[in-house]
Amino acid sequence: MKKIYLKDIAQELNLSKTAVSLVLNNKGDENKISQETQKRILDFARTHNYRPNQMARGLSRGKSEAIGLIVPNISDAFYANVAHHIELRAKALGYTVVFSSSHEDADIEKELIFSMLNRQVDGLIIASTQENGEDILELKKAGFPFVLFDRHYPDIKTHYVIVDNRGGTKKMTQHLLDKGRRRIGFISIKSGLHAIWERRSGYEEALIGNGLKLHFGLIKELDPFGYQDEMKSALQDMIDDPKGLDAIVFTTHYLAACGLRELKGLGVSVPDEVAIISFDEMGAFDLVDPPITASKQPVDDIGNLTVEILVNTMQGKDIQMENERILDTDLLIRSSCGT
Amino acid sequence: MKKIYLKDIAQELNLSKTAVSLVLNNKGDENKISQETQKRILDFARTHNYRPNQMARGLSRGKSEAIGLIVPNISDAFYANVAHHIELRAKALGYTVVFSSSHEDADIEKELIFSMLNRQVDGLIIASTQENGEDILELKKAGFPFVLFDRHYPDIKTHYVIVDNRGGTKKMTQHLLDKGRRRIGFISIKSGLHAIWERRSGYEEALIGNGLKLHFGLIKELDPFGYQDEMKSALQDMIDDPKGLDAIVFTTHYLAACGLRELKGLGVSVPDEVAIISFDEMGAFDLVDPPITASKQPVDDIGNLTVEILVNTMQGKDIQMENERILDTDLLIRSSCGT
DNA sequence: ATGAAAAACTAAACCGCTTTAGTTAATCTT
DNA sequence: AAGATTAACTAAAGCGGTTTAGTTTTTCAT
Repeated sequence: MKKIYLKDIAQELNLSKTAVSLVLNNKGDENKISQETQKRILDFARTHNYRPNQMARGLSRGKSEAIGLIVPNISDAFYANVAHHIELRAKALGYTVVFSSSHEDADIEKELIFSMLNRQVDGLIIASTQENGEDILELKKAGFPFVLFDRHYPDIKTHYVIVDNRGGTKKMTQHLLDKGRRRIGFISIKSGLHAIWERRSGYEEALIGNGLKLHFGLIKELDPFGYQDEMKSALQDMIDDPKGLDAIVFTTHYLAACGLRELKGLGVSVPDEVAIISFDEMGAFDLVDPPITASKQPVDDIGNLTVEILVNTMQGKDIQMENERILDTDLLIRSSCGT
Repeated sequence: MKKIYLKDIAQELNLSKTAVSLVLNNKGDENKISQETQKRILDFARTHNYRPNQMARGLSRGKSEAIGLIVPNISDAFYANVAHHIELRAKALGYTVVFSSSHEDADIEKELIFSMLNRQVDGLIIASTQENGEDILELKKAGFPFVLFDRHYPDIKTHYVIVDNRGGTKKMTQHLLDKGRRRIGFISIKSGLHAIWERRSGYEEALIGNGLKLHFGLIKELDPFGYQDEMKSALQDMIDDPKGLDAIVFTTHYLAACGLRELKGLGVSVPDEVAIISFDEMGAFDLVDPPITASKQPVDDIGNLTVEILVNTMQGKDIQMENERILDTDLLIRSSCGT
């Protein structure tokens, strides 16, 4: 089965490439190609399994029907799940997804953005390292369609879809307070991410709102890449605090998992001695001992909305207003905070 | 910052597009472009941030420096992890990855394969639905570079990277036997996948090898999409078995998670009453109550090897021999099988 | 019967880059 | 000093589509 080109169809049917191209792009009617000819072309293309070369198509039309997805790490369950929904929605709208991971490195992210532009993606979806303001700004200035998710630049007006990080964490902290916990620690990662900062704000607001004081000995920010090594001593530190510790808010699912692992290692009983709660969750958090109470992010909505906003923008329906969506998280109460 | 093209560079420097193109593709020396001219071109390109249009490049060279990845579902932790390693390795070798999920649907897979070919990917990595022999065969006949992983077609000679499903499951079953369990059930999914079939073989071989008889009441194959609904009654059935049940082999991580969830719901104590063991694992299996003993697949090796074989093939180094790799799984012993 | 409009196409330019087959001027050879 | 080499480029033809600006033929209104 030889590869067949537009030219071949034209030759075979004694028509011009133009006619064939128009018909195959559903522009036959508006260009007054006779029904009969249209049928001949369509039939021939179908039976011969014609598939246009997307590179040629992309080159001449200046678009590719592809959208680029840049995430910090595709093996992170959260991003993998969002990616899945992005893919589904994109496909439904006729787009292919090209993805790459930035590994939280702004330089790589920059490279990826441009490499995707060179591949003529029609739009970009980025969960940014958030250290890349210039490039984002440049995309914006160039009028290139893109949507941020999970992380956004507070001082750049763009389309974005995020969750209510502050509110979610506040709710989590409040939940612990409602359970009677008072010495509530906070374990996060060291990072300039606005989302992470907001989570901390939510925690602080909840404490202060309840008339408690912040105790910096109970607030730990670990290295994003070395958190596994730092977790144990961070926990030890908190446990050893003279005024005690009876709960911990973890700002990510992997921190919660790692933290629980180490707490077990230290012989701390959860939730009897220390309650834990996690921002975002993992597949098996309901099976863990104890099942971990967590704020779940609506990955499906995030994925769908992101694609929808992007496609609207690409089609010129959404350019003027910046579409800023802040979705709610859902607190799944399990038993890691006591009963 | 206006977009700059090859033509612009040529014009600006009073050179031909040819010269510029050659130099930028590192073919300056072999084409005797003077060092001085080369430097001028390189400098100009650098300072003006020239980035070639990959579509034009791809069109004229007939290749894209991209490899396509087709997996059943990118939100499955296993595929997401392999994808991550594929991406890393591919990037190191200068390739971009385009991915899509087939959702276990052979028709979608077929579509994806061709859509990727039309996008001029230079090679394909596929975790196939395995119901798509014709297309795979066609790719093979066409001499198009591709590598299968996770699932392969036993009767088609191709490059592939899989794990020792039979051996892994045999080891798992043997582990249960060593722990003194005798009434060992088996919960899998209903599917034509060779890998799944092999896992069953491994289970059966282990039992038979130990002089036990298979008991079909303890072998359940659930619907791949409806397993969550069927799990409970399948388990109930096994528990009610007149001769009893003291262990279960689950053939995937999600079955194990779901199974444990339901066992807890049924009030069955694990591992005291029923031990469980899982083929492949999830992030938090070590934290689960009880921590789940599982056969871990070497996702990093799978990803790396797949890319390496593919790239070798694309570069014509590996065509004649079919590269068939069967990797070992690693049994992570935790406490779900008792002590 | 005739000019205008409509119907049914087509030729050729173009997208931006690569690559083949030259060309021109300077340098060697003998 | 004339022909052969070599160094240093360049013109133009692709790659496989899309699209603009026509062209030819038929139909219609008057």
